[in-house]
Amino acid sequence: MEKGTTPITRESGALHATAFLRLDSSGNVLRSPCELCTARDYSVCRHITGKDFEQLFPHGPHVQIRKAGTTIFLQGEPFGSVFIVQNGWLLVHKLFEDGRRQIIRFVLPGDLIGFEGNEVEGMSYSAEAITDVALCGIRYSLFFKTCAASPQLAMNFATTVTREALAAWNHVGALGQQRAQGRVANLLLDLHHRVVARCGTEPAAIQLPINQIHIASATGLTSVHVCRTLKQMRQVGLLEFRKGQLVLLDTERLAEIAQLDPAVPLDGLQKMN
Amino acid sequence: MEKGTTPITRESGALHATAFLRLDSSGNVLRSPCELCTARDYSVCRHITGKDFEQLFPHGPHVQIRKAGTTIFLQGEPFGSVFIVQNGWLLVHKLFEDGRRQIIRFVLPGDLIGFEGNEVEGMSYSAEAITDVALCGIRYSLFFKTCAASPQLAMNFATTVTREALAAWNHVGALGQQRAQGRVANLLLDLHHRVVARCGTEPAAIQLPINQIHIASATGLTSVHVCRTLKQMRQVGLLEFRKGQLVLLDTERLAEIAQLDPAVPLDGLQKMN
DNA sequence: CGTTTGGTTGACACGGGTCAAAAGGGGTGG
DNA sequence: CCACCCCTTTTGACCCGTGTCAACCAAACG
Repeated sequence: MEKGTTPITRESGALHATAFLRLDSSGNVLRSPCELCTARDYSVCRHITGKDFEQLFPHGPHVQIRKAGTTIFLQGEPFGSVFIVQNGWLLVHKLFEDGRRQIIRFVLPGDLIGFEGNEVEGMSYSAEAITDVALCGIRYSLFFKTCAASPQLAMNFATTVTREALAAWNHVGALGQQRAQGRVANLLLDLHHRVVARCGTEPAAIQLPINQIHIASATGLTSVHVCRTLKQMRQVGLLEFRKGQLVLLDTERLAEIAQLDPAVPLDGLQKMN
Repeated sequence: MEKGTTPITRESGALHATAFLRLDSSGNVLRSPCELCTARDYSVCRHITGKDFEQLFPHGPHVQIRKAGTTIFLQGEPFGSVFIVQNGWLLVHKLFEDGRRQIIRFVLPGDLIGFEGNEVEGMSYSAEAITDVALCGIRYSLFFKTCAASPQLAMNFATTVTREALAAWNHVGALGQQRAQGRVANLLLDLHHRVVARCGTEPAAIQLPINQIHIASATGLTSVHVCRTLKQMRQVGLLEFRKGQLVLLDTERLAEIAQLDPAVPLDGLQKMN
């Protein structure tokens, strides 16, 4: 996480800010620093707000630290706690019989995790810490009770989940209709946006704690093919990605490949293997 | 929609009932007929409950009818109304530049539709009526206000959205890790469950108002290949699907193919082209 | 140092896409 | 009743993107 020095006004920040814009009585956007992550403006954060946070933990937050690689919950387990991530990255994935896995989403500081299931069937997915993480947990029963007593918290929860659903639907679109470059572009752009929204500046390079294997299981490709795809994208000057360091070189074109239709050859981009 | 005559106790019903189970003061499950669809027991329905419904429409529901094929909203449009589907099927899809589309989800009676976007960016997806539909709409602003005043409604909304997110993540898993048979099995089993949950009995054949082209754009395959895949599945006795009439012949094996790992050859199922 | 883990590359196989054509309805108008 | 059209399903031939397998390399690590 990097510290911000200027207020966030770029669209990359606004992308995720939308759902948390708060208006004061005269209709102006309320801005205040976030208590949960380092963002200067909590409207850019992707999480239940600091106020909700106080409500959930009236006697102060109960933070727990987990080492990188730790399993937070396993699919099939009983429905337990909801966590707010204070620090570090996690991933949620679905495990298959033969050991393959589909990464469902990456979870960044400020995000909520642990609602991936229900009381009857238990957790539908597993979660794992990618880096060391600091989690702020609350029993689901208490969380639910607190929500039921506070429409504001309940609506913030609903908004958070809606945002996750939108992200998931986007993911469905990418996996269903796009080829390797499009899927990778989608993922990296999304992560880039989410990371940049947390720093005040737009750094040339950002650090992602993931490797090609992560990219592979998130995009439904093999790591071998992710390697080839990244090579292509590097060669045509789209981006750099080495040791988790990501540099977007041609954001325009990347956005085209990600949002529009990458299956139609974009004049000479393809075929450079 | 068919009328139920017996209380729903099968697991196929229970699958979707989980989130709406209500307990009375002594912890027993509350059961009552649903005012929205024909289910005998509203705990099996996938929608905001009848009580919420009254809250949303204190002067009676404002039902509107739309013809099959009608667009309900288009991606990019301003964020408008939330609808509860009373009758008929809809689909939500993402449109791509070249006319291809990814079906994000099918929407059945009792489901909520219209929250696929936010106030700032507008709708992220388009929705279209597959059959003639009856929709019960409410302006998003009013819906939001009502939710903010009622934690119960807000939580039911959150629960509804959570269920959609879980379905979406499942969809991601299928598109990312499964081959044609697995994707088709996933889709058809899901639709079968949802339809059967609405009738009291388990009919041998159910009617789906979709064709192979729908299946194709929901699974990320071409309609040509869906045809081939259905042929394979028919030939090995997994299911029948003709003119929208679906018969599951080997639910066990279908569930294996759908839930477990269909990329690993299941002794002799594959290769029958 | 050897060991492990992740990245890179090449050869080859195969699932599914693409293109094209034909076969079946179902509807409509003559 | 037939002719015609439109739309969906079906089938075949062929191609290409991606998976698979295997080898090798570089960096990190004990």
